[in-house]
Amino acid sequence: MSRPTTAKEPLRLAALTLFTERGIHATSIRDIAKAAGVSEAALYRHWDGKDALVLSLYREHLDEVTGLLDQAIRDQPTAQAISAATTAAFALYDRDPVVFCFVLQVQHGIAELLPPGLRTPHDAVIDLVRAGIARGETAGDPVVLGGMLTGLFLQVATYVQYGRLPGPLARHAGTVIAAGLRILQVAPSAAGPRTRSRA
Amino acid sequence: MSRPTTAKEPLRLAALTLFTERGIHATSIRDIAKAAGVSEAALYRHWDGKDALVLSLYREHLDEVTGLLDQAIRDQPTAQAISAATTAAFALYDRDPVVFCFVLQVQHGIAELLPPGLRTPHDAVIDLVRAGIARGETAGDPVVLGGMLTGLFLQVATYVQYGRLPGPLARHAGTVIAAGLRILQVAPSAAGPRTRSRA
Amino acid sequence: MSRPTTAKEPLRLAALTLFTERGIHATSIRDIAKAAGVSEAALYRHWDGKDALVLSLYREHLDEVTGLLDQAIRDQPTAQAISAATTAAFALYDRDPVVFCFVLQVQHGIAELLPPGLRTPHDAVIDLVRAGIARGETAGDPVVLGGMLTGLFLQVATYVQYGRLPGPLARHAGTVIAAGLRILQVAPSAAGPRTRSRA
Amino acid sequence: MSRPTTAKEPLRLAALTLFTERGIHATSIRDIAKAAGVSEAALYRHWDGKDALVLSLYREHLDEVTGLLDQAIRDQPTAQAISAATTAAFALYDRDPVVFCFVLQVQHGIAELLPPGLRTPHDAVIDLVRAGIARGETAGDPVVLGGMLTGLFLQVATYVQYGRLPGPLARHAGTVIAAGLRILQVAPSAAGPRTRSRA
DNA sequence: AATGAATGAGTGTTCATTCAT
DNA sequence: GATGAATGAACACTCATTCAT
Repeated sequence: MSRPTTAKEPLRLAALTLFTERGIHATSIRDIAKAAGVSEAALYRHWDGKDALVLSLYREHLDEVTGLLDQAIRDQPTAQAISAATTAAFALYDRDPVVFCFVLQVQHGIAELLPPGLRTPHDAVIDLVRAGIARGETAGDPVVLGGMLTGLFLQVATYVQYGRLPGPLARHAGTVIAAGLRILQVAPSAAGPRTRSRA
Repeated sequence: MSRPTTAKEPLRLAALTLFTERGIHATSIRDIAKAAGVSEAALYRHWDGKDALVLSLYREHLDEVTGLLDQAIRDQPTAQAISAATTAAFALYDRDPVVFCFVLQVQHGIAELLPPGLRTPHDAVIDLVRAGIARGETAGDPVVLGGMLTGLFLQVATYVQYGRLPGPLARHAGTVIAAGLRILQVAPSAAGPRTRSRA
Repeated sequence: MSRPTTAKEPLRLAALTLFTERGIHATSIRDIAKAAGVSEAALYRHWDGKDALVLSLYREHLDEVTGLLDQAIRDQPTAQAISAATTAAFALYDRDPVVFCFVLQVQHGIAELLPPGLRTPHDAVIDLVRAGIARGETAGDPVVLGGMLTGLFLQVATYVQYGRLPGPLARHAGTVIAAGLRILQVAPSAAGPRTRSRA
Repeated sequence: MSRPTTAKEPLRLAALTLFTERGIHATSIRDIAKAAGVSEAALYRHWDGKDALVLSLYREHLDEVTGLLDQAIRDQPTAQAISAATTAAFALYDRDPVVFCFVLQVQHGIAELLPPGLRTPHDAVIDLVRAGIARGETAGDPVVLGGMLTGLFLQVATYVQYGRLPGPLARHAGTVIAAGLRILQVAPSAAGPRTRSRA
């Protein structure tokens, strides 16, 4: 309880930041340990090695982000779901860009560590589209449509990250939501989330 | 003409492939030389080192892709420009996915090697939108709109690459073009590829 | 006391010996590690790299030799100072020729690593002459005179090292001291080692 | 005769300079070729390799310097011989410091290339002393006395080289000669070389 | 729980040298 | 006579990992 602080939390934080900033392969155990202010060997007390650390960080935050989206989407008509999901994702970026980027941007060397079939934010968005199709609110290939929706807000986030667009990301939410609705050809909801404009 | 059999071309090809497959940091000089079937030292006859190799490959193909887009877009009304650019980019992917991925997917460790202000495919797409705005065909922030267009087809390409969607990428061109037009709220061109309004 | 058997001391000893025997540039990390019986990587736990190792060894022993001379010389009349300094330096050679040679023989590639203005045995000898001049015991340019004194015993040491002269070096101390006194034109000290006026 | 310039002379000059400036081990074939403005392979047209180049340069200039000294010394009484040898050696330094340093300063990695018994400037000076002893002009161990004489002017030359003393070296010739005479306890010659003051 | 020391495998790079042209 | 291309061995150094303390 009140025992001396362990090295685990500083290591986790340092690793997440460095993996996102420099990439996984370009970040060494030494870098992480130095940033965390502990010894290199300390890492092995808490994880089996670098791969295990990457994997545990990734799964942990993947679940966090996926859950966030699922909750925003759940049982909403398509228009509100898109609106809520974009708002939630953009808020996450503005609050914790490191987690957002770590989970959502392609990182070489992660794919081979992950178990196949793991549910990701991509699946959440695709399911959103599938539900819309099932309800007759939109039509088309759910994977293509979902990919386009995801691409929409990922690219805008990337532009904010690299300074092409001014932050915070939330400022662009309205534009991205409107574009998403046009892609799926669903009418905007009359009010905010919770009221449905169609179906 | 074909006199001196040199190691340069095999090295270039091997490097491009491995950089794309595994990422730059995860690809060693050893890997590249082995894949090219030449000695490691041979690389240094043709480039100053790994960084120089990465940079030269990147700039070379960046110019190629940017030029491809610029040419597809040039002096076309927005609807045709979007259609032509998407078609050209998707054709490039189907013909040479390695070049497409190497140039278009974010790679940690490349940004710091590039000279600032270098013109990229992103700029080409943003200029497409700017021209449309100038002609009164669409309206909005050109960077946001351009980013969304880019995100649209990058994400679909990524899904094809990772097997979420079946290839060839060209099969999805119509859907992506239609979505792009709706994002910019421009009517499909009469002469362009026949696209359906519902994906 | 003798708890952790560390690689540092073996590495230091091996490096000193090899640097002196073969020269700095001709001695590789591999050579040093092999001679010390440890891994190459162990070196980097104790020094930042080869340059840092060279520099630390050099400064350490430079200070040792310079201090030895300064102590022999301190507050003595010129004749006794020359006698004591020569005796001390030659005793050092006979006891630890590696240190003597490493510090006193010109080694390409060391100069640029050293901070300028570092006090060396050369400065100690020159100061000896300066003091003698100040006391009116001798006259001339102290740097020229000091250089000649230093050259005297360095060259004799080199001849012993390369086998032109039989060792131990101490056997030649009397001759070298007598020559030094004649160079400075000071009379032999009554109390100093009994030296003969003809070599 | 009037054929295109060969690469041999530029290579010889560049090698001599770089070997002296940086040391033999720190000078690569590439360095030499670049400084000479020719290809690296050109060197192998004229010498068997780096070792052969070092050896040929060394022997060549060794003979030159040794001959210079032998000629200055030949058949002169000791006082004049010392005077002439010092004057000649110092003039060589002022005219061509690179040759002087290359031949006279200890260079790790040269010793093992040389055939044993090769006559060097050291032998010339020792022979000078031997002749003086044979003529009854001085007494002592000729190797010790010769070494001291050599050390005398080598160290002064080194101080000029490293900036401890102002050049040209010839300016210090008088002082060094006088010191040499005192070491051997021979009276200065009344006039310049050619008249003998003693014996 | 935490660390300093140690290491074998691997990093990017340079070496002296060879050879077809 | 000269060179650009090529190479195997070696270079200084970093990697993720282990282990005694």
